Amino acid sequence: MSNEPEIPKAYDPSEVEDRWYSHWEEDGCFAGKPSAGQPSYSIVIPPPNVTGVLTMGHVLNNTIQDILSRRARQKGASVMWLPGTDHAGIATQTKVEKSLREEGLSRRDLGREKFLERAVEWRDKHGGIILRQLRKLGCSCDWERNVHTLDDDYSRAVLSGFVKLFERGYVYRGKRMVNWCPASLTALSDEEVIMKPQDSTLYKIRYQIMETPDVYLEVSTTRPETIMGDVAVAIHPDDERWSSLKGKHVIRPLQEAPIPIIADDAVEKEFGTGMLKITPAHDQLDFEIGQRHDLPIIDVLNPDGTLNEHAGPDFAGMDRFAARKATVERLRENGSLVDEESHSNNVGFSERADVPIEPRLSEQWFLKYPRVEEAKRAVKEGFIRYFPERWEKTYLHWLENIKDWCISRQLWWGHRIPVWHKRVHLTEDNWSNELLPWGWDSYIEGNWKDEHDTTVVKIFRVSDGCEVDVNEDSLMPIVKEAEGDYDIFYCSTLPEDGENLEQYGFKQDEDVLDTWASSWLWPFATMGWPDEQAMAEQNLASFYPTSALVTGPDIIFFWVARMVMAGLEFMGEPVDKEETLSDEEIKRRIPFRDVYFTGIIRDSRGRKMSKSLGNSPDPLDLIDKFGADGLRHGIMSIAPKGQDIRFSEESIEQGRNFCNKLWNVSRFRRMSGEARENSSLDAILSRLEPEKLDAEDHAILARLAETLDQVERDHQAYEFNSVLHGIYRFFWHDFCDWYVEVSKAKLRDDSVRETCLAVQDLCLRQTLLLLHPVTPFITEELWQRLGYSKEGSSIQYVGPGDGAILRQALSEKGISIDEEAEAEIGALREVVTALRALKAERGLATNREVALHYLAEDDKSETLQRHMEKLLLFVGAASFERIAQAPSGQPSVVTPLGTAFLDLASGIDLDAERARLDKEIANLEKVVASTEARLSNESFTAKAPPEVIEGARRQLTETQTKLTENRAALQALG
RNA sequence: GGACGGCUAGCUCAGUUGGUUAGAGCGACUGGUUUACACCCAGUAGGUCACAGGUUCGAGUCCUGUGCCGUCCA
Repeated sequence: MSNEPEIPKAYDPSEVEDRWYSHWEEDGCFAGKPSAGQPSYSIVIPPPNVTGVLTMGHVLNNTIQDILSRRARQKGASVMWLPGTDHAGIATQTKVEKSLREEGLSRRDLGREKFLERAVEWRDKHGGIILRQLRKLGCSCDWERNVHTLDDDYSRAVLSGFVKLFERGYVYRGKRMVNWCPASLTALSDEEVIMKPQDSTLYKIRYQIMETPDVYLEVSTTRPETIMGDVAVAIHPDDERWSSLKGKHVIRPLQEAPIPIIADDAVEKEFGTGMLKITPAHDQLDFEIGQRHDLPIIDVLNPDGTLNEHAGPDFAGMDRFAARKATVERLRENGSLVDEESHSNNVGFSERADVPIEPRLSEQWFLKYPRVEEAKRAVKEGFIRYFPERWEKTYLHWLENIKDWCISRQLWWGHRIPVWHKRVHLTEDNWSNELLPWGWDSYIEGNWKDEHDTTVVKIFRVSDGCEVDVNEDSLMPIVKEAEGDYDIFYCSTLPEDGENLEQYGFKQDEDVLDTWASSWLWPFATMGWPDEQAMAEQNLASFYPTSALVTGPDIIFFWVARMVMAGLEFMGEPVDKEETLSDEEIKRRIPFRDVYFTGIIRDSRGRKMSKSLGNSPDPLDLIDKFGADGLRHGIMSIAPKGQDIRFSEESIEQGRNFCNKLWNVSRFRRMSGEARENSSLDAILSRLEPEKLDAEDHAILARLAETLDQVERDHQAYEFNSVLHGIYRFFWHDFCDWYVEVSKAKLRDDSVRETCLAVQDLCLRQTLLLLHPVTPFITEELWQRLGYSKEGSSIQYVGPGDGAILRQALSEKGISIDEEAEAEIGALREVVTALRALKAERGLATNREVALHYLAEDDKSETLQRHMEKLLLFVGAASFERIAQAPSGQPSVVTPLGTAFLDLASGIDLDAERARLDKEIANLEKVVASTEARLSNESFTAKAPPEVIEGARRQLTETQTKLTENRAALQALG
């Protein structure tokens, strides 16, 4: 391929990208296989929804993961990037139910089994699109390892995790207030509820006091539709009104009935009238107050948010919002409505369905989080590092205030909770009949555990809810002591066990687990856990803990924190709940070492991207238009660390332009001559003749070494936009704009031609290597075309190295970079710029040859003379000669290498020239004055560090020189 | 109400432990088909570093307060 001379003029990504991706995949380049002596580098993908499609957020997130993976691969690590998808319980079930509704069916019509068949069908039809899209983007995932949370192996891990937690006492079932979504008809965790400020109405309602019928109390509420569920009115015990109301009752104004007046500290004296209606079924605080005062619970809502029979015949069946209006109307009619005022309050909304949630009392499964203290410690001690660091606070704050996690969902799409239950009445006479046929005795012997499957039985006394210790020698003595009702929970990862039990009247729990309660196991359940053999086959020992996690800060609680706790609890030998893990143990168990939080991609106006706004571009369209490399480069160049990102198509366009530039300079290289021996760094360096290297060569080598270092530093710090800026500056400004231009003359000179080509080959090679993680396709294509590849091998396994490596390799060839060269060439470039400006400001075309003169000290003049040929070429001058005295009437410019004059016969706008010089002189005078003032300030010279003072002195001298020169130039204008 | 970000050129953003005359890209404007690239080249203009105090020889940078925008938690 390297001898193919023709390179097309414009880069066409569409042809290149698909070709290389299939090539890589066929070659197994992305397979994560550890090998001896090779460090491991691993990432698990934050699994997208299986039926989702690629968004700009995914593009950002996965490009970063790919950059990390590819950079590690280049450095010689054995890299494993594990892809996969989650089943997205609520979202997917909602979509399937919607499609059923179009056929006039509901899931209940179908029944659980048939519904799940439909859901699987639906998933298989619509699922996996995103995985194909990630390939388009160039992601180097190990596709052989692709995992879906409902795969058999993964499901087994999820159930196993549940059983272990159940066994260890972290899981419990309880009747609690939960967040109920009336649209999805399921409980939600606190994290799935979003508080939104609402413009509500605060209604003031009067309640008649039963004992003194002509006296009324006034109570404020935003939810009059729950009045029928009121069981008391509460007042603060310090409130002076309380003593007179003690022991009295009020008449509930709807569904009229007397209810007590109570006192409770939780009442806010200042809010509203200082009196609170207590509706334990529909408010968390009311529920707690109700518990304290032993109040009854009247639930007036159906699960779907309509009112039920307890609300009375007039309201039953009505939607909660319609009922609000209707109850207000009724209260107005019966004279109970005293006042209404607008009121702003926070209302919880369901994250998925975007409807107000209802606090609802229901029986759910809860998880006490394991290893909370160690999870904090892991981050505090830096075992897990956050980028940017500040998210640590958010993480720690959440862990400080952690509450038990409601993990059951009233859905069918997901992992069904592996618990079977039966309530039995045990007596001395029947206990052996009831229990022994199921083999509890053998359970007690401990025979029900094998390597991967655990079965746990827990028995609770119904009367007091206490757990009966079934690990005693026998159940019998316990039963003897206390005959009565017992709840038996049988928890197992073996569905066949459950099927057996069902013959004896056990019933499996109807609910499934929260999707996050499956994905929190992702970093290890994707690698064979808990099956020892599978873990060995999938190299968990090498790839866990994973190296980095890339995700959004919006799921710190949902996912990041929970993964940490799961890792700490499950990875390693079980540790008693009360015991704490050692630091060494924490380091071994954590799921990842670095967490990089991306920003949120917003549109050019700063709004979040959303389907409804129609402001989110389809990444696939962008790939068609600009290439995957262009998209990746564009998005990375505008991604500041941890800050939101304003998206604009222009930045992607720039990414494409960058690729085109790279393409074209490579094209120029091939047009300058056949590829030489390029197949290794050493081979290229061997082509350099040390004595042929001039200041230009040294300067570009110095810049290359600096750039290699800077890029390495920025990668360490996850500063990706800085990585790109560094490469851009070197490649575009130093290499293309300057060195390549300088090369054009050298290439015509046979004595230095080969050395110059070698320097170009070196610079291009390292640039391709630095860019490869960001733009993998074009760099691989050029790697091959320019002959950098050894026998067709991929660029993927070659690292760019750092400055020290380059310098070492150079020194082995007898070359040490001349550090002065960079400054010399820098000054020269300034001269060129100044002279070009001198011409351009007078409307002279770049290529129009002019006569120039200069005034300079000997050493500066020597420098100019050394570079004279290219100076004339670059500036577009016929001559640039030294003179002894400033000529009069000529426009001039002061440069680091002297003052230059433009010789023009006529047509000079003298006034404009004077104005320009006046402005410059004034500016310089200001600088001189302030520098002099600083240097004459004794406290400055006494306190400032010597190098700062030295700098100031140097600045003063330089500025004074410039000032003198400018004044002379002004004088010379006459 | 609490916490965390942000506020620097028309736009998007850099600016490291305080230390030369505050930078880049895009956009604007001017000029250019010089044998890689018009997806390009050359050049120019453009900033009271949100505001007010303070610390310091010296503040975009540190401290205090205020304002506006955003996010998270209650």
